[in-house]
Amino acid sequence: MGVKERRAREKEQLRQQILSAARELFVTEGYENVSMRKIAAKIEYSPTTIYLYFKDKAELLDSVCKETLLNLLDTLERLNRDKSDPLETLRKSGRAYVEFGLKHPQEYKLTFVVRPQFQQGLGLEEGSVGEKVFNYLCAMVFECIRQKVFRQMDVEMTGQVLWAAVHGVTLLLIDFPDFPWSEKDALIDMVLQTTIEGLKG
Amino acid sequence: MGVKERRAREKEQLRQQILSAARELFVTEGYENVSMRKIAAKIEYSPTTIYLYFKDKAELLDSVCKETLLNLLDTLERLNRDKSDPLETLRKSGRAYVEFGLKHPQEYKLTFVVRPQFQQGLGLEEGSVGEKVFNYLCAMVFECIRQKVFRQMDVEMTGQVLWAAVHGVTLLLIDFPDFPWSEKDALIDMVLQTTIEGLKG
DNA sequence: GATTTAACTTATCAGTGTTAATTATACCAG
DNA sequence: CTGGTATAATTAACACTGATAAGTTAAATC
Repeated sequence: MGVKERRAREKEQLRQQILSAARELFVTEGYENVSMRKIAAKIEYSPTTIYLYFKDKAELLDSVCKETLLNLLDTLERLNRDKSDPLETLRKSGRAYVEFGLKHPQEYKLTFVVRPQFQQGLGLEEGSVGEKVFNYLCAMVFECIRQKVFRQMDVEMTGQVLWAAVHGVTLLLIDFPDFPWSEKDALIDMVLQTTIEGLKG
Repeated sequence: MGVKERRAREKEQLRQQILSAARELFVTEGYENVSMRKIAAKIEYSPTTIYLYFKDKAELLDSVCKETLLNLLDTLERLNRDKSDPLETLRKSGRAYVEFGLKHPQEYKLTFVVRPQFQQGLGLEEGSVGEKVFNYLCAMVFECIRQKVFRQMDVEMTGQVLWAAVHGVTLLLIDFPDFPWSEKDALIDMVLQTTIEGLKG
C-alpha cells in the first residue's frame, strides 16, 4: 500500500512548494502586491491549483506566519540559558526577539501586523505557536521573580509589559526607517535596560 | 472678484467631503476593503472625480492619517500640564496616547501601520505632524531630566524608548483583542510605571 | 481493459485602481 | 442675450485581482 503514501508525499511536496513560493513573494513584494497568479506562475502551475491546497489567500498567509513563529520560537529556545543569571538571559532573549524582527522585517510584519488585519486577531489563540513564544517570555520572567531579581508581581502581566516593549521598538524601527533614530543597538539596549530596571525589586 | 473664491471654497468643500467619506469607510471597513467606487458612491459622484482631488488612493490615506495625527497632537496638548510635577504629566500623556489609540483603533492602525506599509515609512518626516507628536514626548522627557526626576541621558533616545513602550502596548491590545490580556487599565499603567521607574535617577 | 478517483486546467465572474477621451456646466466678453 | 472658453465631472476602457464551477486529463483499482 505504498502508493497512497507516495501520493500523499507528493501532495505535501507541492504544498511546501506553494508555501515557499508564497513566502518569497510576500517578503519581496509585500502581501498586497502578490497575486495568486504570481504565485502560480512561480511554481508553474495554474492559479486554481493553489486553491486545492489552501482555502484562500488568507490561509496561505496564515501558514507562512505559522512558520515564522516557529522560527522565532526556535531562535529563542536555541539561546543557551544561564539559569544562574536570569536577568542576562532575559536581556539576551529580548535582544534576540528584536533582532529577529529586524532581520526578517517583512516576515515579522506579516505575522504581527498584516495577519491580524486580515483575520481578526488570530495567531495567539490557545495552543498556538504565538502563545508558546509568549509563554517563553513568561517563563523567564518567572525565573527572575523566583530568584528575587524582580519584585513579586503578576507573571503574565509582566510578560505583557516586556512584550509591549520589544514589539514596540521592533515595529517602530521597521516601519519608520527614515526617522532619525538613535543608534539602533543603543536604542534596543536602552529599551531592554529601562524595562528591566523598572521591574527590579 | 468673489467668483473665484467661491469656486475655491466649493472645491475645498468637496475635498473635505471626499476625505470624510474616505475616513468613515476606512475606519468601518478597513483600507483594503474600501474601493474608490465605494467612496464615490457615498458622496454621490463618479469614481474618477476623486482623482481630480487626490492623486491616488494612497494620497487619500495620507490625508486621513494627517488628520488623525493632528487629532492626537491636539489631544495631548489639551492636557493641562503641571510643570511642578513633570512625572505625573508624562504619565498622563502616556495614558492619553494609548487611550487615543484604543479609542480610535482603526485610525491608529491606518496611521502607524497601514500607511507605512503603502508608502515606505512616511509620516514622521521633518516638519510633519508625526514629528511634532514625538517632539511633544521629548519635551516632557526633557522636563523630567531638567528637574532631575530622571537621570541625565539622551533626550531623543529616551523619547524613543517611551514611544516604543506606548506604541507597543497600544498595538498589541488593538491587534490581538482575543488574547487573555491582564486587565487593560492595569496593564497600561504597568507599562508606564515600569518605563518611568526604569528611567528615574 | 473499463471504471473510478484524484489532480489539474480552462473559462468565467464580479470587482479593483487608474487613465484617456468626452460631455456637461458655469463663467465672462461682446 | 449670445458665443466662446475654461473648468468640473462623467463615460468607457484597460489590465489586473480573488475566487468558483465546470471541464479535462492522467493515474490507480478492480
